[in-house]
Amino acid sequence: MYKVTLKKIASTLGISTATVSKALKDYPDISEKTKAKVKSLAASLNYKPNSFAQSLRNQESKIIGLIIPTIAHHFFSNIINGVIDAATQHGYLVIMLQSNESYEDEKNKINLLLEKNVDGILLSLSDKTVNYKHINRLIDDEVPIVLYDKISRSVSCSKVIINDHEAAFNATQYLIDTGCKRIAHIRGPLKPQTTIDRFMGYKKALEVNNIPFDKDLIYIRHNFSFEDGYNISSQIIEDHDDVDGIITFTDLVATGALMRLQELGIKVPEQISIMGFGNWFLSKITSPTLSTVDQPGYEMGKNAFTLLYNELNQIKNGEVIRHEIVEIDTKVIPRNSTKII
Amino acid sequence: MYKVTLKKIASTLGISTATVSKALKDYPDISEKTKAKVKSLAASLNYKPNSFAQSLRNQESKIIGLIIPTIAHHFFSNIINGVIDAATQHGYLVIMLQSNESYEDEKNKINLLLEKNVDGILLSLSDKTVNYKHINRLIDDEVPIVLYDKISRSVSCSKVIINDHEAAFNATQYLIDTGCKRIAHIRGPLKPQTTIDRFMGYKKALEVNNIPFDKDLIYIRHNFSFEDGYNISSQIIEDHDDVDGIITFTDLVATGALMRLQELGIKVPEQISIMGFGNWFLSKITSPTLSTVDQPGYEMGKNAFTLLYNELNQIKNGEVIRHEIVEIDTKVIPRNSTKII
DNA sequence: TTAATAACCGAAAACGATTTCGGAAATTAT
DNA sequence: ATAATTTCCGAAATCGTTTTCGGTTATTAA
Repeated sequence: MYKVTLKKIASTLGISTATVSKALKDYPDISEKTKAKVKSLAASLNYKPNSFAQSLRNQESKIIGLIIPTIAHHFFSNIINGVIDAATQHGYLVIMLQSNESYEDEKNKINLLLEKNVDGILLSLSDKTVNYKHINRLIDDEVPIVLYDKISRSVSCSKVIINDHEAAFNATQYLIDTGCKRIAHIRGPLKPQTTIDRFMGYKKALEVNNIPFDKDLIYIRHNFSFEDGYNISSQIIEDHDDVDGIITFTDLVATGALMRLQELGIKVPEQISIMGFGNWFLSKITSPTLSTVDQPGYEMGKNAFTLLYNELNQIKNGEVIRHEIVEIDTKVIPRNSTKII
Repeated sequence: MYKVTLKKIASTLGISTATVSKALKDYPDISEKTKAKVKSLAASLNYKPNSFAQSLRNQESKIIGLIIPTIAHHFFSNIINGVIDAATQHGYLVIMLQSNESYEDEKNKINLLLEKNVDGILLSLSDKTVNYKHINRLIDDEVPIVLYDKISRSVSCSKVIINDHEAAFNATQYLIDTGCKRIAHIRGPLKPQTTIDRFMGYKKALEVNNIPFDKDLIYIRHNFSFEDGYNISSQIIEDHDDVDGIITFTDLVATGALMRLQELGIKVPEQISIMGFGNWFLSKITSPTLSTVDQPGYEMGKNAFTLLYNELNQIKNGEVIRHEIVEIDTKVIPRNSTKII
């Protein structure tokens, strides 16, 4: 199998590579006749420009990097989907990497991407990332980066987030509206902005409804797992016999709690209501089905790419890079793990 | 931000780029002294070789392509994980693309990958792919490709599969062992080898146990969806009031069936046993939990990359490419949607 | 002291595609 | 007929790295 190059086409046609290149790209200073000749030969030879040469010359790879904390989660699968769809539509390919919620991995994966000269990076911060030097270096070096989902307020770049505060507020309000008065909150790690905002939204809802905030009702979990919810829920009812509602920071944890409570003979939602977060597929098939907050991953992925794409274009046009923050709306999805209004 | 190149290092050190390049790669004909000088300067300048130039020169991208039918499925998420882990371990990055179970998409995505000069491709055939010219062209052109999960017998390349026939046989046998005598099979599309093999395994198990095969008990579904299982299951019990077991080709369909049957007041497993396929996460949280067949996606992904890696090395060493077929073992996971032995 | 060997470095040619700039040929204007 | 434009094409430089093949020095052997 012989590689078809401009040189080959040029020599069989008895013209120069410059002409071939220009003919293929419809330069105005090439006659229609030669253009036709070149194009037909190129087509019949199935010519494909060598992307390395192009990238080397044009200083762009048309590849972006996507770093995901954990792939095997419904929400992130949707993010991936959205990113890939949007990227291919605009002629970009995406390299995927996993940070495994590790700061070291995050740094290393960014470096791998940089070494491959990707045009930009889409990143969701790991839970353990506490300093942002590696991110700020990117920004200083004018490598376009957009943060999605797990972001940090102290980094100045484009971001795609959901209205975590409002989402948690509405979810908590929903529990209150359906009669809950002692609502426990299983929250995520302290650092990520998402879990902070969700906690604040929860707190705000209590406040607005004149329900006293009780810090003993806050349970912190560091993983996203089913087991986490399973184990902590028995703890909760042991600590408080008057809890009548639980709001978690992710459906997986909610599902674990749901299952455990039922094993313990507690009726959901009659005795305790459960509110998830994420609207993962599994929330539709638990029994009872899980009330939750829809978190549109596909939309987020799409938007994240679009922001990156905009920055890419700004750079190409020599404009100053404008950072943009997109906030995606969410909504409460009432199902059967909460009472009827 | 200025790009650090070999040339820059060379000129500040007053030596040639050739020497710099060789020093960095520990060539024996460069003195330790200059090596030290070069390396320390390179480090302090944070030199990163330009990957385009390297690829152009070395004719390899250290990038592979991974084509997935649908990302947002538990099984494929695991595949992705396995591939990415194995790839990064060996210094490869992976570009991900989705075929959406469409033949056209599959062809186009392969072309995108080829245009980016990936070193090899990992592919799971779409259900609608019926001719393999596009695959055979790759093989003729010596582009390493390995098929995983959904393969075709009529393509000659490396493959990673599970023992579908055996898996379905064992799953069916398990139903029989637990007392089922009229077992319906919700199977997938006719084309993919996996669904054929699973069907054959089912049939074989009946035969071995002297249970007459009844083609009316075979239901074909073309999607993998929850809704498919939900809808077809009521059809099944309408057609046959004596069915006491259902074996599906994927957990999602099984879950749909499970939910529907219970809505109809049918006791699972007392009246009808249900056997899934895949051991997706959701099979652990249905009620009752779903008996299924474990399909180790992570292992498959890892193996797929390894096979590709081997071929890559064979090419580098000028050896003939040896196609290899790896079959991964599965096992039945008994849970509560089937009766106790 | 001269000859043979070893140690060290650099010039230059790839790898393919792109684009600027200038020049030859063809066309039009005078 | 000559002069002024157009039209069309190609030489050559670039992008950054790699590697072969010589060619200088410095070292050792004779």
